[in-house]
Amino acid sequence: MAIENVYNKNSLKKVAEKAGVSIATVSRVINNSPNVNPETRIRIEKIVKDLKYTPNRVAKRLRNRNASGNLLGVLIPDIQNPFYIEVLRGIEDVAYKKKYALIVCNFSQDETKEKLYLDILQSESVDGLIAAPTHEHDQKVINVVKTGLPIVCVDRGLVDADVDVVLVDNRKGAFTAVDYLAKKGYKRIAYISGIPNLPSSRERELGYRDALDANSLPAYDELIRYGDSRHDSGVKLCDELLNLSKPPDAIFTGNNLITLGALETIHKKGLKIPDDVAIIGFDDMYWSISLNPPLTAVRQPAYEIGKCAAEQLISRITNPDRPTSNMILKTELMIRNSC
Amino acid sequence: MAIENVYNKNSLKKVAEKAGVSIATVSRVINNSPNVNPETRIRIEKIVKDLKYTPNRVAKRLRNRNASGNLLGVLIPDIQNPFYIEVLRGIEDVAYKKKYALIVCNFSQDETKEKLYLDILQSESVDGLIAAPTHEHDQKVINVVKTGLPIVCVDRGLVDADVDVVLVDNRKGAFTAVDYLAKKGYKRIAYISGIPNLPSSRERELGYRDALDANSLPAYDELIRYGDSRHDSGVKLCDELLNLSKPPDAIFTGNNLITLGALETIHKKGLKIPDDVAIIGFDDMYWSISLNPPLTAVRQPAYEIGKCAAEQLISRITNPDRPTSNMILKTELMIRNSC
DNA sequence: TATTGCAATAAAAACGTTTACATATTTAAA
DNA sequence: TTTAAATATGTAAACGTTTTTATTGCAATA
Repeated sequence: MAIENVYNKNSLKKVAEKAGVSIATVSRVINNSPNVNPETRIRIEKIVKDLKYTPNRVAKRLRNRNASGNLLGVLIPDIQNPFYIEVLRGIEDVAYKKKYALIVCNFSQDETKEKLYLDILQSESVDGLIAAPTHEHDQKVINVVKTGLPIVCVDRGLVDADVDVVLVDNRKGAFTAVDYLAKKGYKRIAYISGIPNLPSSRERELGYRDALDANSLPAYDELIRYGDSRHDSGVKLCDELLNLSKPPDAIFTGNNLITLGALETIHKKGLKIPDDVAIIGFDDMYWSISLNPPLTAVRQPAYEIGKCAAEQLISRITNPDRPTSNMILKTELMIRNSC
Repeated sequence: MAIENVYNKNSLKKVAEKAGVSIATVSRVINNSPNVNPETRIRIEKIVKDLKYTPNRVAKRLRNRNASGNLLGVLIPDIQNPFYIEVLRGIEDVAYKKKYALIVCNFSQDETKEKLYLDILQSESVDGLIAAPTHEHDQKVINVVKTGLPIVCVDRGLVDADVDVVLVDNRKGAFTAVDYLAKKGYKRIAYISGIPNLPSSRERELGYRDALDANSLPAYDELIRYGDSRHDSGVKLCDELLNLSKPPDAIFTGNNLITLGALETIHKKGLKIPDDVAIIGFDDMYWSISLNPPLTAVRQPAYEIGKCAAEQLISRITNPDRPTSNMILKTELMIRNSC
């Protein structure tokens, strides 16, 4: 038989009663407001401690509609992608330091879900939002921006909205990778793209083409394949590529999930990396080095992206009139043994 | 100059005014309560739609302290561990279907952080909580259980609290793996354990010893190493093992992060899997097959764990007096080429 | 002494809901 | 026709805060 140990509901009222004082005074003590008698303050502080009183965050948010609820929303396109996990870690670390909690919503690239979560987040009166929109014209996110809610976009910008953005120099990152491949002597370099209407995918393709150009290599249409940024399309597209009558001698994969998929195919075919086919991936993973052979990859500073985004967001929350900023972080080529 | 497009704050009141009706009636329409005139209902529904009214979840939660806030808390020990990501996906999928939002808190094995997040979660009046306690005597979680908040524990139980639990048959899973190794003829089988005071780590060790026994293999102390369940300790402990004067011919790794770490070491040493050393991991990953060689591993049904946990939780929320249950899910040996 | 100003506190309103209770209207039963 | 019950709606309280406004007591000034 369960002891019906009903809620631990202590409130300003409880504390106030015990202290023989009004709730307003207790509230002032809690919030370190001025104009409260030092003795009263000490007395109340003791009672607060004894009662283990903690303010109710829900009431707080209801009262202060758009501030100091200490709650941030995070809207992520794909939680299975280690990149976003790293971003999330970055966000979380700074949020924790600044006493913010996070509502994390993963919409799995599903726009209906994205919409629902955006509604929920607003309805929860979050103080601000970090989001990776589905694409640069994501009207759903734009609408929220218009609402005045502080927002920072990561990984993908927004084209018709004035909003803080933190991303990476995708074009240059891709260039570096493909240029490295070309300089190593690979001639038929393929590109497996993620969702093509993602700005990042397009930028990476541009970088890929730049590098081909710079090395006087032709760009064969058949060597460029467009997928959906997920593992399965890496498997499938890589398979198509390797079944070509003239297959590529190197593959540049558009993100980490695609890389993993491509690796699956390559191993399944019993091909040797890098002798039969070389591979270089966009997105590094902390265990890229555990792969065999260790993977050469373009490292996005995912953790830093999250960290910067959270800092930007909190700064905007406390100072809403600051002009918006674009942060473009640098990538780094992690040279290992897959090419 | 920003258009100060202040909040999209529509409320019952707004709708009520427009409809020339009291907020109570609107509320009844929103909640499909009976006893409202069909015509009124239709009229109000139209206005709700026009105004794009959505109920304020915060006010709702404040009002209904312990029910129908449609918010669940999730407390995760390590968001870098793909296992928990899969669990989270399972949770999220059912939460989404039942219109629950999630506050996800990752405490990175840090008990201070765990405490803070537990406080926050309670303060946010979540309807229920899914948690993986730091260990089976986790007093912080036990205290919350005592509070009456619906809780489901995943991956790890709680010893002095009557609480729903969803976990996996760790002992049997480990047995299967090590038994497979033994039957394949490996004689010196090592075990790299995660945090030793985690029930799951201990259970897995038990299974490991069972299998050694069952195959009349001696258990060498030097072949059992205890770490902290993370990548780095996999790297280090595997290195120690391989530097032994009589190194193991096979390694059973206690979780996926450790596996990845061990692989790093093995590759760094230029050892060939499985000829020089075989490896079998606890925890499968969707890209285990992308490894070279594809990894043989004990698959925990992580997604299902999350799914079950969320279902259990929601069932408990709607029916708090149901007796608690222990769900023990089966593992599966995914045989590939690493041993 | 009367007036002002300040410090400390209390009172009350507001945030957006749900719901118990009250009221008014309609319908059914006697 | 009267009464009772059912239906439809309104009123107001409550959830736990923060904050504006009001009140009190007291010291300082004129």
